[in-house]
Amino acid sequence: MTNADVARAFNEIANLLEFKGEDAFRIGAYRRVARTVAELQDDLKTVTDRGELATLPGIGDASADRIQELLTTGRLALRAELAAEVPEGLLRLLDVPTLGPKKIALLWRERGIRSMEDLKAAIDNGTLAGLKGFGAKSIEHVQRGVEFLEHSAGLTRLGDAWRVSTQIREAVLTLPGVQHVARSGALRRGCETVRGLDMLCVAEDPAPVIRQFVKLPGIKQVLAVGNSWGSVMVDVYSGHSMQVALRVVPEKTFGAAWQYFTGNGAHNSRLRELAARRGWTLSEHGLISGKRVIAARTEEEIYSELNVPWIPPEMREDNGELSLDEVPADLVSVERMRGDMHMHTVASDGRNTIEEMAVAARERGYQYVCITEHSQSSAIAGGLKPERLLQHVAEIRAVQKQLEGIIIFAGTEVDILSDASLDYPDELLAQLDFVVASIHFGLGYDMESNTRRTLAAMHNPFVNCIGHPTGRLINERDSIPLDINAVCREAVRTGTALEINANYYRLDLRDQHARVARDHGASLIINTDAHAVEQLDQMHFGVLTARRAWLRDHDVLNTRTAKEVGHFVALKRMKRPQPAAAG
DNA sequence: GCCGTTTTCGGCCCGACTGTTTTCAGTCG
Repeated sequence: MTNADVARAFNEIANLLEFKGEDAFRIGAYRRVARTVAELQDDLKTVTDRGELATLPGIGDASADRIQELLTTGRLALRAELAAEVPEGLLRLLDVPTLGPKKIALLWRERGIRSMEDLKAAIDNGTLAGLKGFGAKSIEHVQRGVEFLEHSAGLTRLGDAWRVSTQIREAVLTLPGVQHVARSGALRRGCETVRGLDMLCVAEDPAPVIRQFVKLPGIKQVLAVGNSWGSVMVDVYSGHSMQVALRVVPEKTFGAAWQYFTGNGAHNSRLRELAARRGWTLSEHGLISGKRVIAARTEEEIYSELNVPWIPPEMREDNGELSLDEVPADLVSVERMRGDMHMHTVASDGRNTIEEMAVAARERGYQYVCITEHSQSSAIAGGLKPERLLQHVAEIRAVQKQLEGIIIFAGTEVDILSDASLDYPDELLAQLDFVVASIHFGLGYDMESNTRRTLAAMHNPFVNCIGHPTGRLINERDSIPLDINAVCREAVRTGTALEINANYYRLDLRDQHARVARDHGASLIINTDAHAVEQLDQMHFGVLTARRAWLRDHDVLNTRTAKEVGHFVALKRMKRPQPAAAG
């Protein structure tokens, strides 16, 4: 029973209580417990044994008892009671955008809907009509939401899959005879979601490795076992599992197997065409001429024998990569990132202080960071009123005085409001070093309106970056409609960077859009939007996305020095861009 | 359900958007 499991149980109780229409503050108290437990650094068992549970914020005697009960018995009486009263299938409906606890409770009470299947049937039969609060538009939104959920089912976000692959890799490495373990498939290519994990390992005797692999802890179900491969289901998080395949290959054909299982399929087909032209075959066993193995040990040898450059996995999508004379040596990489220009601290909704974020960034080898709290309209995220922002800037300057080896820019993530204005006046923005402007409200507007709001923000001389431009949350919420070409053109014209938000729920701009931006000549910037120090490591996912867009160092603003970033800001303020003339 | 140097009872976090119930409830961040 991990901290995350306990947090999940309390969140589920909160949700079930919501369906019952319980007191909102009692429900809030359960959520508070869940949050405290989820953010707890120490193991809950340790804290419990020390008798310190009830000292944690938001955890009183009642919750401490419940946590004890959960840790010792693995069950909660309250959870079971609620499950008897409220259909658990309703929990899934909370994932449907526009459906919250009140509306779901209504669906249950008035129409007997107890599950996603019931809901779909009700939509199809038209039995939702006439229900209070469900007009034609609302029903349409629910229908779209259900379709969206079905479309995203089965796909696992890159960051979640990466975490699982790391656990599998470490576990497989401990098995006797295993020399090394590698990720392949869509995960290695850095795709934003993956259907399953393809892992490869090197061992001379495969059978015992597979026998032990399928018995590793955390494996939910064994799907298939062969002589040199096994396939299992693993829990990614509660309610979502993923298929993991492990193949064992000998060292001497590892490169061929790695290439083959990395894909994608279209890229491999092209490569096999090149082999066929020479009268050779290419498979997971190697590049082969008759009975002679031409290359198999490394990927580099295989590409080289086919007279094409070795292609980085992120570029293997059959987008013309095999026609390149050479792959750019300065394809963007984590090592080349010099700063991170979008992050939050405890001043708004982050978990760490200015100093903690800056020190963590310094430890990651960065030269600079920018602290960008939410603006005043994002009240729930602790957005700062103007006077508080000025005070915060002073705090940043004070921390800077105490800290060497890292430059701390003072910025903001200012909201782009529904009327396309910004959430702070220009006089205030002018006092900052760097400004990220983002849309958080009014995500339902049409393309014309979204584009107009984004362009208006770029026309402000103090806005240096558009944060997560399409607002999507992978597997949870679609992108807003946005005229990406118009946005890119204006980004170039105004000298505004477009963000690749590296948070693996966002990856926004996505790879294709980032490539469009690059083709327009726009500056991209890869930021983590970190709300805690460990989230700074998500830079990796943003860089994978950038590499999928073929971005090179000079396309990415934060591969440059702090001084050059300062120039980028100064240049826009000097030019004071105006909206382009109509027509 | 939690919490307290105003309180052991009576407060708890805010603001905007959307659709529709036409004066506001439900959802979202």
